[in-house]
Amino acid sequence: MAESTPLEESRSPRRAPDPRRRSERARRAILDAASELLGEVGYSKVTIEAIAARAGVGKQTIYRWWPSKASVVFDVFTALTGGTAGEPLPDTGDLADDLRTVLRATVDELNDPEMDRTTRAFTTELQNDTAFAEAVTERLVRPNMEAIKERLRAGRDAGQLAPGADLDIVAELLTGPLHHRWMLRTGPLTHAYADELVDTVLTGLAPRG
Amino acid sequence: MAESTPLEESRSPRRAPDPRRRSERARRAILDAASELLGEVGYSKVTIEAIAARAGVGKQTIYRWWPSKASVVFDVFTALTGGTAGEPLPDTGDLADDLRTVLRATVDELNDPEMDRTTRAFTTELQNDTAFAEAVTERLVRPNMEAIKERLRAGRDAGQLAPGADLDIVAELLTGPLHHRWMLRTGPLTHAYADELVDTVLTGLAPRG
Amino acid sequence: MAESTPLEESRSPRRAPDPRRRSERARRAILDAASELLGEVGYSKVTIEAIAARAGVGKQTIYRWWPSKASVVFDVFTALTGGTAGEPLPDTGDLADDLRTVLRATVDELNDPEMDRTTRAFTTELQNDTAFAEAVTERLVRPNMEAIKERLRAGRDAGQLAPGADLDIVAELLTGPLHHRWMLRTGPLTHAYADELVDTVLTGLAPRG
Amino acid sequence: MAESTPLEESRSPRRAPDPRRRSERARRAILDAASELLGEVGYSKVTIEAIAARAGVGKQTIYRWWPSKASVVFDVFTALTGGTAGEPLPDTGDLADDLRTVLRATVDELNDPEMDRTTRAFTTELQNDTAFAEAVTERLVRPNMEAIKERLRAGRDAGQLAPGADLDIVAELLTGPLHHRWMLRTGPLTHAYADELVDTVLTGLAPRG
DNA sequence: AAATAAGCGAGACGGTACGTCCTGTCTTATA
DNA sequence: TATAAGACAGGACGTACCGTCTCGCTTATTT
Repeated sequence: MAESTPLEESRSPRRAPDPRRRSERARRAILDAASELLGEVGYSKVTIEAIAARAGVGKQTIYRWWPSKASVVFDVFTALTGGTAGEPLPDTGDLADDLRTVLRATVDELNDPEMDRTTRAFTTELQNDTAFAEAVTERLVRPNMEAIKERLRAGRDAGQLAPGADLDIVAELLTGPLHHRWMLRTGPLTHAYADELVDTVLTGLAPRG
Repeated sequence: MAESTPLEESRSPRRAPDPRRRSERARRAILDAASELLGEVGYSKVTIEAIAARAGVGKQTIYRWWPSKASVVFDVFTALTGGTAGEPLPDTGDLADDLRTVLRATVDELNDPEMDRTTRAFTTELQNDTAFAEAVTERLVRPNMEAIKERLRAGRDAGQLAPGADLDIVAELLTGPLHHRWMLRTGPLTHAYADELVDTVLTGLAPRG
Repeated sequence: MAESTPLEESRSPRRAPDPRRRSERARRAILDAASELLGEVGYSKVTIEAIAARAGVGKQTIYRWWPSKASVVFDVFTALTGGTAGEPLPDTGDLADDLRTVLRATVDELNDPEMDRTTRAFTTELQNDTAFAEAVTERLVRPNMEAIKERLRAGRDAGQLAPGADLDIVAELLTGPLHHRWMLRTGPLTHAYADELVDTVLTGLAPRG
Repeated sequence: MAESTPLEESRSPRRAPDPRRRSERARRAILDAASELLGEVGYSKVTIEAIAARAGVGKQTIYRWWPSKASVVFDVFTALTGGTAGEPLPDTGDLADDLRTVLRATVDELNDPEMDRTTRAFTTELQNDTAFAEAVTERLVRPNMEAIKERLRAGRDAGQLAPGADLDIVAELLTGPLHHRWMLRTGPLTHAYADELVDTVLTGLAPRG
């Protein structure tokens, strides 16, 4: 994913700055400072002023290139994930195995304090800023869901999934519970949990005749 | 649930005010004002000052009885739901039917703009305030999950669920996807969706032999 | 003169604050800080922020009671002069003597660094803010001119001034040159200068027959 | 007076630009823009950025040739007056007449809105920038005072002034009151006023024996 | 005529201050 | 003694300019 494309680019009536003249030094300093501060004080206590001060940068330089704190954090996030959104899932031929791999990786990510922090920052902002929410959904969430559905489709074609399975539902059955548990902290996020989730979803819960 | 018990009551060193002298008029005015403002400007733009002004109340009266904006909103929320958290699910004998009923009700709630707004406000605050998160989880989330599990247990005993089913997982399989779709707005929340979710979870996805 | 009546009181649409609740401590701290800073860095480099910081006061407390930096300085000034504007001049019976006394006092005032600084600050602001200019003229300049004219009138009645003398002109002949020399720094401001000015004005410059 | 010689030329350590390569187009555009803006928003609200934008010029082009806003305005001023500073006064043989002519011209100048504005801009800056003040005094004020004194000297030699008259004082008696009335707006500036001023100064105010 | 330098328009940059808004505490006056 | 009102110290907001700096481009002198 193209990391530095600013979110919500056409929101304000301000004349657009010339990206060719943009200072790479300042850009990096700002993202680094934001990342550090996120870890130190938490998203809601991060201020644009503190980012600017820590980065050794004028506030205007932030406001020139980002419309909001949220969108700075968005870039921090995409810098972290390295733009893996929407990459195809592994396909070893064994659907259950591959899903376990992916969900274990997700668990690991959410257990990483920096990722956890940044992702929560996101989640916060998603609730309050619809435009931001749409941008994030479009660029991160949807591509990831599509990648999962792609792998599921292959599995279904290979006879590892019921032929009539609604892939949207299945994808949500895999990611929803994980997300729910992480967000509400209702239980531990472990590899075992990831495995059990996959198994339960694939096997189903009705008693077998 | 006792609606007006403040969250996180022992946070500050201040001497507790005498609840017998509390003005019910002021309490109602504050909750009403907060609810209105939530709808008009969204959680993050609601300020204590605005609530006080709209309620015709001194700021101190708010600070005296609630520790934070989040906890005012918490009381707005519990006033809305009428304290149904943890109530047992209906039990008609048909597990699938009962789950559909419950999930449809949840869908309806989340589609109500006022509930939607208030719940998002929550979700925001949960990410940033751990103490608040714990209180909410303990008082709202866990009781609801337990109620679901109770109904699932009855269904399992009645042979409508695989004997070895992990009820925690099943409960999450029902609520997680719903929550995920609502939060990230990745699809429409309809009764049909609720129904399909229940069916898929109960039937499973593996091809039947 | 009532020192603390704010200048330009009805300029903004903001609801007026309640003067009974005003903190005297804050008021004094602000005027003191402003006075110190005027001396240290000069009017144009004094900032509201610096005054607030030095006074240990929130910026809002300044903006609540004064509409501008200029009007803070106005109060510093009137605190300095002790509200002597418009006081009657001495009357010993000898007009020339009395005028010399007054002009010498003016010279002394303008030679005092603090007064010099504050008065220059004024003069600056008078040029750029018409409303401020009118207020100052009405409250300080005009009363002083009137006081001078009153003494001149008495002198004229006593036969110490030509019967047809235009008192406005005479008053300006006494204050104008002093002010001019001070403002443009075209010459030293001394008692001797004050004396010579009085003598020249009274005696006239035409050769005597 | 050489209009475009910048004030305070040796202030900065920067290498001097080559005046031969200076763009006359830019210079005119800057002075015009500055003059317009002075009229529209007043000196204190004129910014270098606005001048540059209005003139269609880079900011650096202004900073290259002028050290400050004040010195741009200085050049606007000298462009207006056409460099008449220090020119000898008319000498018709009648001192009173000639002084009336000169003071009437001064009155007319100060009544011209553009001159008024520019001159007030000056007066502002003179108070706050000592170096600027000295330059202006040296180049404008002193030459004008000297020219007046020269005419007075001739008048004194011709027996139209008391032989012992201190010419510095007399010059100030003529310009000071005018300046004072203009600056503090304490009265109308008219030809009649100019005439009366000259008469009063020359005739004196003591009653004639 | 080509090479080389400088001024030029443009505008990003690190900063400072602006005037506003809100926080959570404290004070005043009323009931 | 709880309340409505609101002043207070503090701090972040987003904007406007400051004066410096770097870009390409154009325009004058050198060679």
